[in-house]
Amino acid sequence: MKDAYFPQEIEKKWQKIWEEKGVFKTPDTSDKPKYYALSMFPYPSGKLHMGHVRNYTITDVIARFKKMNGYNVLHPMGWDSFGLPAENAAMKHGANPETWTDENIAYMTKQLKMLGLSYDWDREVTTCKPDYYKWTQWLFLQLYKKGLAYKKEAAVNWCEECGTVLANEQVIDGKCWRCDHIVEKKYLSQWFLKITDYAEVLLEDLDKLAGWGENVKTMQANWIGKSEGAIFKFKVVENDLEVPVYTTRPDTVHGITYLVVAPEYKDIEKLTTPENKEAVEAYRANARKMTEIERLSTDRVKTGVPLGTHCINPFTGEKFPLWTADYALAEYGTGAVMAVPAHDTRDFDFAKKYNLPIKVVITPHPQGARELTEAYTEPGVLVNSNEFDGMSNEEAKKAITQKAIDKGFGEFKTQYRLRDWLVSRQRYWGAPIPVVYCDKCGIQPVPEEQLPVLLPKDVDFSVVGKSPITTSKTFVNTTCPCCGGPARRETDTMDTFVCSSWYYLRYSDARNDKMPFAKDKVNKWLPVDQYVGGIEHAILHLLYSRFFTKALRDMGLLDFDEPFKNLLTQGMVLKDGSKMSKSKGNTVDPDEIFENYGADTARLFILSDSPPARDFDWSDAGVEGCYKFLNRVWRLISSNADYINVSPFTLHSSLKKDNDNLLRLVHIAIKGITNDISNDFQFNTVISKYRELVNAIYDWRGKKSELDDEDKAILSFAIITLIKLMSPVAVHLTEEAWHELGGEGSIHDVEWPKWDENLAKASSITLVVQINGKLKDKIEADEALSEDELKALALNSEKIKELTAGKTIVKTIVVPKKLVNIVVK
RNA sequence: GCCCUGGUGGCGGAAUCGGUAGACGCGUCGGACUUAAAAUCCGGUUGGAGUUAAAUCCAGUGCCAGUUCAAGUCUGGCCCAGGGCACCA
Repeated sequence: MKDAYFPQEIEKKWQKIWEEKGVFKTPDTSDKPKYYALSMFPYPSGKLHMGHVRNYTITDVIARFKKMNGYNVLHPMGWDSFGLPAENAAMKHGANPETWTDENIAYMTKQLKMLGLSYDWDREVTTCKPDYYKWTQWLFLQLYKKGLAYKKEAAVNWCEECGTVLANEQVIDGKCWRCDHIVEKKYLSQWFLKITDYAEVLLEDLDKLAGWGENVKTMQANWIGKSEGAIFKFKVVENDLEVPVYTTRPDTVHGITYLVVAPEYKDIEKLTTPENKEAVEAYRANARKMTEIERLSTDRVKTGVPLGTHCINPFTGEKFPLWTADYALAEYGTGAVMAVPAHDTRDFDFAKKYNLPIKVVITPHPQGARELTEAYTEPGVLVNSNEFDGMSNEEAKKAITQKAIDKGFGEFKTQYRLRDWLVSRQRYWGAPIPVVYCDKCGIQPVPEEQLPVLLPKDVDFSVVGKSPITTSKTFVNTTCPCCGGPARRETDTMDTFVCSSWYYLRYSDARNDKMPFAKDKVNKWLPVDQYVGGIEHAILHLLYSRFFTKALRDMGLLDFDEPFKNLLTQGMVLKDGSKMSKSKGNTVDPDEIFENYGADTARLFILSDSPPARDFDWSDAGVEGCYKFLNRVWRLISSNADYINVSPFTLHSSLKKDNDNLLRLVHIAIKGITNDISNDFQFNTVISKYRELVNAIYDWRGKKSELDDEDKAILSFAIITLIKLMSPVAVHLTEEAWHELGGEGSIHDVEWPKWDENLAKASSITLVVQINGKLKDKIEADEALSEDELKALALNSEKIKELTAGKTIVKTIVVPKKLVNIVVK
C-alpha cells in the first residue's frame, strides 16, 4: 500500500472497475427485502452545482447503508430534461434544444460518475426522449378518458417574458417562478388537469405521511386551503336574480348590512341600475388595469361603488344594498360576499369608509353589545338574531345553516383554495399534447397506437412572439382519427411538471416499451422508501406527484396511494451566509473540488458540518479539514498495513486493559454510527464518530512500539471495522484499502458491522456526584455496584464529606450506574 | 393576521429517558520537529472571579415564570429569526 493518498488516481481506477463489473446493478428479483432510495432528478442545466452534490451524496450514502444491511436497493437516476432553458439557449445560439440538452446530460453524467454515486444506469430515464414522453402522452390520454384532463376558457396566468401560460403553483408573489417577470391575467382556452377532484384526499392523506416533515405538510395543507362554511342565496329586489354568497361565518347573517360582488362578477351588469352604470363601468375598467400585485396588496385602502340594486336578507326581511369592490375575488367561492362589518375586519374598514351601517350580532358580554372601534371576530354569544339569541356562535353556525336548508335558500359548503392544474404551455421543448382538432368532430385524442406524437424537427427557433413549434410545416396539419378529414394538431406542449409527476414510477420498469410500467414491478418497488430533494418542490412537484399516484391508482394502474413514504428535504448550500448563485459570484465548482481533493473529500465535507435538513455553509477551510482527515485515515491504514489481517477476528477470553478499551471503543462506534444513520440520517455526527474512532486508534497505537498477536488482532478488527463504517461515505478510499489489505471482492458488498451490546459500553462507569443538583465530584466505579453501594461511595468521598459537613442530608437520589444526588439543607 | 421550523461558545454544530452543557470539527493561541517553511504531532480555548501556577468558586443553552432532588430537554406566557399561506369572505 502506498504511503501517500492520491485520490485522483484511486477514484478513476475504482469507478472504471465498478462500471465494468456492474457492482451497482439492481436485480428485479431477489430474496432480500426491497428498498427504494431516490434523489429528485436534475434539470440538465449544464453543470452540477453543490446543491446537487449534497442531494445525491445524501441519497447515495443511504442507499449504500441499506445495501450493506441486507436490502435489495433501487437507486436510479435520470433527467428532467424538457423545459424552457433548453429552448432559450437554442434561440440564443441558433442551436437545437435537443443538442444542447444531450450535451449537458453527457457532461453531468460524467460528473455524477466522478462523484462515485452508486446508480444503476440501466434504469436511466430522460423525459425528453420519445421512449419516455410516449408514456407521458399515454398517461395524459388516460386522464382525458377519465375526465381528469379537459380544455376550458379561463382567466389564466400569462408570462410575457416566457411567452406562455403558467400554473398557479408557478406564480410566486405575482411573478413568474422562472424569470421573475410580472404575471398578467389573460382569458384563454387552455388544458387543465382536475387536481381539485382530489383536494380532500390530498389533504386528508397528509396525516398518513409520518415520514414527512411538518413544514412540507403544512405548506401543502395551506395550498389546498380547505375551509368549511355555507352558501346562502339572496333574492334581488329590483329583478328576479339571486346572488349566492359563500361564508365561513353563517352565525353572523343577521348582521349583514350590504353585499359585495367582485368587479368581474358574471351578473354584475344585470345588477347595476342605469343611474349607476357609468360609475360601475369606470370602477371595473380601473380594476382590470391593475396588476395582481397591486390588487392583492392587503394594505391598500378599500374602494368600491354601489350598484344601485338591493337584496333581501331572508332571515330578517331587511333590505340592504349591493356594491362592487375589488376586495371580493371573482375566482373564490361564488365571487360575492355578504358583508358583516361588525364581525369582519375588511367589511368593517369598508363600512367605515362609505358610512354603511354596522350591526352587532355577536358579543362576548351576554348583557349586550357596545359601540365597536374594530371588528369583533372572536367567539361569543348571539344577539339581535331573533330565535338564535343567546346561542354560542359555534352552535349557531350549524343551526342557522340548517334553517337556510329547511327554507330552501342555503346549504353547507366546503371550499378549497386549490385550483385545477393548468398544464398546456405555448412552447416547443415539451411533450406534445396528443390531441387533434377537427372542424367536424371537435377535439379528438390521438389514438394510442399512434403515440408518440413526435416533436417536429423542422422548426425555426428564431421566431418571436409565438411558439417555435407553430413554424413546422409537417406538424400542424394532420388527419382526424375519427372522420379521416383534415385536422390540426394541438401545438401546445405539456408543463414539465407533468413529466416529473411519474418518473419515479418508470424507474421500476424503465425499458418497458409496451406500457409506462408493468403493474407487478411498480407495486414491488414503490412507494419510494426514501425521497431526498430540495424544499422548493414542497408544493409543486410533490403535490402533483401525489395527485398522479392517486389518479393512476383509481385507474387501476397501480395499488398504492402515496408515492413517497419518507421525505427528506435537504437544506440549501450557502457560502458566506447566502445561497450560492452565479449572480452573487459565490459558487464553488464541483469539478475543482474533485480535481484538487477528490470526490471522497467532497462527499465527506458536504455531509460533515450540518444535519441534512439544515442549511449548509460552505467553507474552504472545512474542505481542507476533510482532506486532511482522509490523509490521516490513509496514513493510519498504510503505516499499519503489515499487521492487518482481514480474516474474522476471534476474541480472547481476557484482553489486556488497553486492548479491551479499544475493542469497546470500536463497538461503541459501530453502535453510534448505525443509530445516527438510522435516526434521521444524522451524517454530521456519523462523521464526528469516524474522527473519534480514528483518534482512538492513533492514541492506542502511539503507546505501542512492538505488537504481539493480540495487539495485531485488535488493530485489525479496529481498522477493518473503520473501513466498513466509512465505506458508504469515502467510497473510493475504503475500496482501495480493502483491496490492498487483501479483502475479497468489493467493500461495497460486505455486511455492515454489528455491535455487541456488552462491549458497546465502558468497562467501568464514572459516577457523577451532585449536591442539590450541581456537579461536585466524579468517581470511577464498578458497573456492578448496587444502589446502596453507590450511595455509600458518594457519601464517603473526601470532597463530599467536606462539602456536606455541618449540613443536614435531607434526601439522596441514586440513578443506577450513573449518578448520586445529595440534597442538603 | 393564521400556520410551520428554529434560537446552545468566535463559527458549524453535539447532548436516547429530564441526570457531567459545549462531543467532533473550523478558527485561534502556545509548544514539538525543521536552518526555515510546508506537512505532521502534542496542548489550551464559554464568560467572570481567583492564583506565581494550580486548586477552587460563581454565572451560563433567546426572555419571564412554573414543575422537579435535578431542566438545553417538560408546562405556561412572551421575544426574535427563517419559511409557507393570505383582502380566500
